[in-house]
Amino acid sequence: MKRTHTCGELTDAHIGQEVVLFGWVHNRRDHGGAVFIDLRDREGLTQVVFEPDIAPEAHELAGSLRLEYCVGIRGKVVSRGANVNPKMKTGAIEVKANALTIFNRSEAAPFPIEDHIDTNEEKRLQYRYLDLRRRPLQQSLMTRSRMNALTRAYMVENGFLELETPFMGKYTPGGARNFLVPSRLNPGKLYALAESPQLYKQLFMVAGFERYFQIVKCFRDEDLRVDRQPEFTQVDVEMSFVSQDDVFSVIEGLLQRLWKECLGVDIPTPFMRMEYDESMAKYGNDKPDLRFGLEHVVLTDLVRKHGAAGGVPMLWEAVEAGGIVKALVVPSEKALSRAESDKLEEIAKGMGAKGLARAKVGEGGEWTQSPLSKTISPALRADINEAVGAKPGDLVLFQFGREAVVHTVMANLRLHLGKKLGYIPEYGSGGQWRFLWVVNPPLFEYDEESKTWVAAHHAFTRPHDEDLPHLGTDPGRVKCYRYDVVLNGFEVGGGSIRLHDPKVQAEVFRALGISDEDARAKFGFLLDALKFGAPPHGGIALGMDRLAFLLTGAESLRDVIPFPKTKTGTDLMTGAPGDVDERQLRELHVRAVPPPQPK
RNA sequence: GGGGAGUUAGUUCAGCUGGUUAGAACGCCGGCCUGUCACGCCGGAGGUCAGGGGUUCAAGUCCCCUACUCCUCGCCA
Repeated sequence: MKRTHTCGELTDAHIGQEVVLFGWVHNRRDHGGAVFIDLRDREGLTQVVFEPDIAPEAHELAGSLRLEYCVGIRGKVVSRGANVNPKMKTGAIEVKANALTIFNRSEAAPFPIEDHIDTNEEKRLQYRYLDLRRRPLQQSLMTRSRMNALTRAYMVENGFLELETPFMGKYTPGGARNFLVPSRLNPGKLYALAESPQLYKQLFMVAGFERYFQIVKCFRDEDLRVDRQPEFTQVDVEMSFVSQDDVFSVIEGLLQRLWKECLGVDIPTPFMRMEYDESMAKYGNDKPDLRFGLEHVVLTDLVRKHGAAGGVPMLWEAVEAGGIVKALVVPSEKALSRAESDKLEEIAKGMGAKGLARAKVGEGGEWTQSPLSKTISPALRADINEAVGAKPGDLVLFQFGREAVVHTVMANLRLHLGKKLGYIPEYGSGGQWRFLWVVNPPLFEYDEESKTWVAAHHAFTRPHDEDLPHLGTDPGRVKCYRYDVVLNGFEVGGGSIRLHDPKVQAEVFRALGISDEDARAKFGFLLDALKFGAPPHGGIALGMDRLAFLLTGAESLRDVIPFPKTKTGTDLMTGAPGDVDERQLRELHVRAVPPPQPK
């Protein structure tokens, strides 16, 4: 038997043809007389019918078929007449079988191979090859394959070279924790798995390749999230002689192409741009979900203006201590029950908040149900009402205190409310694709622990020229050419224009408190490279897993990765990471030190 | 590293204030059935209640520890 068609393509145009299909038994309905089989391959489902008077041997054998048997059938495509199944793409026809070959029988699967199942993920990951038989996962991975092909085509069309970089490199400090690989040939030395090809791609620019891209795995040994895996795929891009706008238009063109070809959706370009500071103020993070409002309002200055006279020591003291005050409004038409609003407080506390001050706005702008309402001065209350645009019946939520905590709590409250209040449209309902660039973040962040300024992203990002004078005096003021592309609340990519001027580079290191010797020891090869006529350059990396996750509407990043790891970085199918024997460790000059046994 | 949820037939779950032999649906096995497509009907098998310890006359149920999974904060230039 030689396969002639797939299970997804037969229509009434094929009626009368003799066909051969290979696939898996997706469902069976045995009437004793007629036996119906839904045959499945990656392209779809086709109903096959075995009848005793057509092919007695095949019919007899068909009686022994069970779910997930791998089989081949030969037969004639016939119309289903009055029995058309409108739910099936191939529902107009069926194949009347005259021959059946069983390639392989199957044990009963540990969970049903159906589009929608409730089986817990642990079980599904253990039998990943069976989970991957399910149509939603097959389609996600087929879409992902298409995204890869489209990306390569687009990049090559635009003059980019696909160049490879090593996974095993030298550990460089900063950034994510690296996975380390011991070297057998170099006792006691270790490679670091690349957390990204960052330094190599800059060296490609120094080497004069001008436009580089790569669809490449990256490795980061950090705690995992629903949108984070220890190994993940980036579309890595670097360009010479470009401005930020040049990078943006290349990436916008790529994303536009992907959405058009994979979903038939036209996404408008250029994307909206938002200042980093604005994003933090209105949304509490640098990856705002713009599909709904519920924006934060910063009240810090207002509270400071009223000072102690505002009547609310909590707020005033928070501001005095260098903190901030933020509010967001739950509109009256989405009124929360007392229990729901208490639940919000629980959520806020879970994220480090001390509490969640609330105020219900009355007809005359007065506040009720609030610890703030008793002592607040009418003037401050009126100013706040005006600033947040509160209407009677609205509920105003407040956070105040340390900036980082307030932003985190408020950002998560906003997202929680967005979902809870139904502001986020379902995937497939026409959807909304709110792409934007978040631009001009600060170059440095103050690290409370070490009491020093640290690079907010990496130490090779180009500062704004007009901020250069502040490098030595007020590092927090220095903004840089760093940008993130954000979609619906997910950072799907980020990059920067790089520093190519060794003089400015030296100033940045100085501001970071990195000595010349340190810099040399850590990044010597890059610093050397920049001295040999390095071109101005910049680039970006897109998170391919996240793009596929968002584009396909998957529930989890794990659904667009064929063999994902669990939350704790284990592979439940293979058992990785696993033990190796003593001899292997000796060869690597490595000794395992087991953690202390709990008592 | 912190906080939270969960773990009972192959699967999804129920199992109340502790009380005889732990149930249901689907799946599986056997039988019947020629137009089903969530096929139908009859019968059957299937459980270390995650693991360990404790309280109790008695534990799936209460307490403690451990493991694993998920969510979340920190972390992720």
